[in-house]
Amino acid sequence: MATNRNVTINDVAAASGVSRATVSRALSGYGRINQATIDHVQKVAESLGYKQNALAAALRAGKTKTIGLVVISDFTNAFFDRATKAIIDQAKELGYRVLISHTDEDVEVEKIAVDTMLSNQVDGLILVPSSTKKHSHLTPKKLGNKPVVIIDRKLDTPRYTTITTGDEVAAEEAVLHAVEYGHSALGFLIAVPGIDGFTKTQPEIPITSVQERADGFLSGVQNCKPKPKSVSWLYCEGTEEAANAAVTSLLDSPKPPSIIFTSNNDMLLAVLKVAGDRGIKIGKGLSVISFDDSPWAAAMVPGITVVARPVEDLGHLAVTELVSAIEGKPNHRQIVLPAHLIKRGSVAKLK
Amino acid sequence: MATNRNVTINDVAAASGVSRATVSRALSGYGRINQATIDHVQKVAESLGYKQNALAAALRAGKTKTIGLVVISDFTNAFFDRATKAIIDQAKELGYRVLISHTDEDVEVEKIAVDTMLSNQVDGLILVPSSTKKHSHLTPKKLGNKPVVIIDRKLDTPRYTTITTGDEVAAEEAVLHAVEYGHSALGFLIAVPGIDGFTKTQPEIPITSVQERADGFLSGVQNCKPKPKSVSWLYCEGTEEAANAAVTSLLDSPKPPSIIFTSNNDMLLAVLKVAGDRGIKIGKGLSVISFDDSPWAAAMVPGITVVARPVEDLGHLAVTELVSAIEGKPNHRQIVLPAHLIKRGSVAKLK
DNA sequence: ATGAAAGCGCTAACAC
DNA sequence: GTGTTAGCGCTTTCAT
Repeated sequence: MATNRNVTINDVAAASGVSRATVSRALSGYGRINQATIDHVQKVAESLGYKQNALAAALRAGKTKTIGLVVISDFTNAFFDRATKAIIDQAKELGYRVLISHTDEDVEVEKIAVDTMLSNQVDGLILVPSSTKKHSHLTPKKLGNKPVVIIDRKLDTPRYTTITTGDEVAAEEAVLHAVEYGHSALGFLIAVPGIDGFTKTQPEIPITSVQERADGFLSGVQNCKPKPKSVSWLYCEGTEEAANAAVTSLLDSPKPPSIIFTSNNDMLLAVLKVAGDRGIKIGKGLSVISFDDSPWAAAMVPGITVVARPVEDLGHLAVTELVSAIEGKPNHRQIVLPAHLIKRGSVAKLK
Repeated sequence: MATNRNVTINDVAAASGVSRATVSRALSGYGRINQATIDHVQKVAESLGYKQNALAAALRAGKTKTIGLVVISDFTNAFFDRATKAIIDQAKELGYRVLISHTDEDVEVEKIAVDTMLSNQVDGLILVPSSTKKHSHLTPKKLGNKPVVIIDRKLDTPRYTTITTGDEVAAEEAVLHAVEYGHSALGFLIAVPGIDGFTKTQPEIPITSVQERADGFLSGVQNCKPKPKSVSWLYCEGTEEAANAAVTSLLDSPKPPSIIFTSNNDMLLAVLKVAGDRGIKIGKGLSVISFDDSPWAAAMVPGITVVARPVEDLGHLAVTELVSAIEGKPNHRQIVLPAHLIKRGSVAKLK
């Protein structure tokens, strides 16, 4: 494999009979320069197959036109896939590239990921921090004083622009909707990273959005008109195995719920799976409402009633805010985008 | 925002009383150097909050430990999300970062994406080319003679290591399975990028994997035991709108199919949606087999019978092959990984 | 309008 | 074992 050295600006300069400085000016289009020179240099550059070395340019210029995205989870997650796409698209729109890294909700991995981003001289960062409290590695100083936007969840010290969704209100709305439909045996399946298996008592929840969902469910229970006869809470590890076991336990309890609220799609899938295996029909024998919409939740029969979050808006806004900060208008805003209930067929009308 | 200049190797050198070269050696761990010096320099570097500038290091060293991934479609696609995850994970395993770009099946976008990768000095490329034939921008020369691995589909000139899946065989297997179950009115819904709406006559298919699926379906039709009574082919644009219209047209035809084979998940979703709206039950009134497995296809009731491709293996292997080439063992292999049918409940047993 | 020269932060010969 | 030195490819004053 003949790895012939790349064509550099020197080669172009030599071939077109001007200096490197002139080539740079011609190709980057700045400073005073003769149009004829521009044309000539461009032609030569093209014929030589010259391609700018972005590394060298960035090193010299002190900016990379790149933003770092550090998120929990990966592309198989219904929040992350759409958010990432929105972020990439909007970044491209504004002339930026995106470096992506996922942390699997692990603070140590997050630390390394952020360091890698910084080492690669990103101009700013969009973070989905893995923990509300453990963020000593996310101080402005440790982040090189670079502009930062936090999305999906909050840090307990609101230092950066933060964009979240109104999950608490939406969760409450979901409960009220179910109760209105006559449900009075309510089950809640809440995914909490960092725990083992599942538990009935609420563990420490390191993520504000999850906590908000739990809180919203709770206020729904407290504020609904006919008080529900039974309410079961289950906090569950994010694995398929634990989720299936949790659903099984819910269904096998003395007073099984007529509806299960799930805090994310993985939990929803577990409900679908276990119910399916038992021949229980969703929207009939068992109802379900989940967080986060997806094409399949909409296409299924019955369609799954979900709390839809404005993921694209969120991603779009995150980039816009970040780039605005990078380009000189720093602002520490706390933005909450509304989430809303999409009623489809997964909630049985009991009365 | 005080963008204090970053701590550089010079600062560390000054603070620890040694030369820049020694700092570099101490921190990168190469050459001959005293262990005590290493310890000292490391301590100083840490206390100063020194972080290597990856740009400068890469510029100097001539390699970035980065591979570029240019794919069609985005993260909302069931193939791409898993493939990307597998690629990132394996790359990390081997000490590489991944630059990601998606092209929406557009050759022009692909061209720019590849150029950006090259400009950023990736050490190698993994490509899902948008067209079998239009790839004059993918010659070794245009790719800077860098190692390249093609995945998911082939170029008509096999110049690079290529990893695909045995879609033709699997597609045929799917048809034989359906016929064995007594289906004799077969519908085929094949997503083809670049066409407008949908059409009955086979258009030019710019993607080998799609062509293979179509071919496999066809050989299934030709080789099955009781010949099917009716067979309808529909080639469809990849939009939700066109897909829904195509399914509707299939269902409204004089001899509607008892089973529809879909070439990807978007088409499957359309079948689910339209059938659902009409109250037709999957696995009863209408059967379906799709390409590409997903968590939701497995969790649904009935579960969707799918052709599962070894996406993780494919991603894993792609990185392994690429890194091996980057590190000096170039090889132009044509690898085909087996795809296989997962039988679930979406195919009615008619006899 | 163009060229000369300095230097972004780093590594790797080459000396000692 | 450590320092000196020369760049990697590029941009950007400062001259002319």
